[in-house]
Amino acid sequence: MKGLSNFYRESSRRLKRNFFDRPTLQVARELLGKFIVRSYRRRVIAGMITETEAYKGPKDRASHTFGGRRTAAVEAMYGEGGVVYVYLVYGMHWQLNFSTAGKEKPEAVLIRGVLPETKSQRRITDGPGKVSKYLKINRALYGEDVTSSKNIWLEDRGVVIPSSQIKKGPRIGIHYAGPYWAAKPWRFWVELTSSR
DNA sequence: TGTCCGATATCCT
DNA sequence: GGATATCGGACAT
Repeated sequence: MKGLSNFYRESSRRLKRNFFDRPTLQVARELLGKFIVRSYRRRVIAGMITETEAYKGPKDRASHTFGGRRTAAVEAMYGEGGVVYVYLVYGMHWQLNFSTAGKEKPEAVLIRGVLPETKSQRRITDGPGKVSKYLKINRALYGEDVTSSKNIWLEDRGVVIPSSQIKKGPRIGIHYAGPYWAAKPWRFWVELTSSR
């Protein structure tokens, strides 16, 4: 029975559409401390989000939907809040994003860091490529809806990050977007006191 | 701390 | 056909 009660508790903590269908910067900020739960080959992998970045197309030159660009590859960004947007960079690194701000806005949040809950892997996966490696993220999850999926979802487990531990600054690796957009402080992260 | 570069899907020319 | 990418590991400095 313990297992069953756990199931219901987790279920009630799953983040819903109304969490994601809000302004992207707010979602990016509030995702810190939430848990990504991945069910993969009958195993559950989870981690607490420690770093995010906001991408606000079509205005944001760093966003894949800049200028209203709309191809099959970026279609997920035009989806409802909570739709998974993944893509491959540099030929080998999968990037995990969640669509935000509703269907009318092609915006998303990139997950750049998680803290694995597994003790043996208690280190920050400090980089979006590592996040995907840890959570087994790849093209198979494209378009998945985290508000209803059995493969991936998000949970609020009651972790509260003190605002004093939340930092923000420029996004990483978007020099191509030019100095104006590269300077936007749209990256958020949790400043952990131990082990950087 | 800095530089190098792998490996490939996608889009533009 | 060519350029580029929301990176990360390796190794030099």
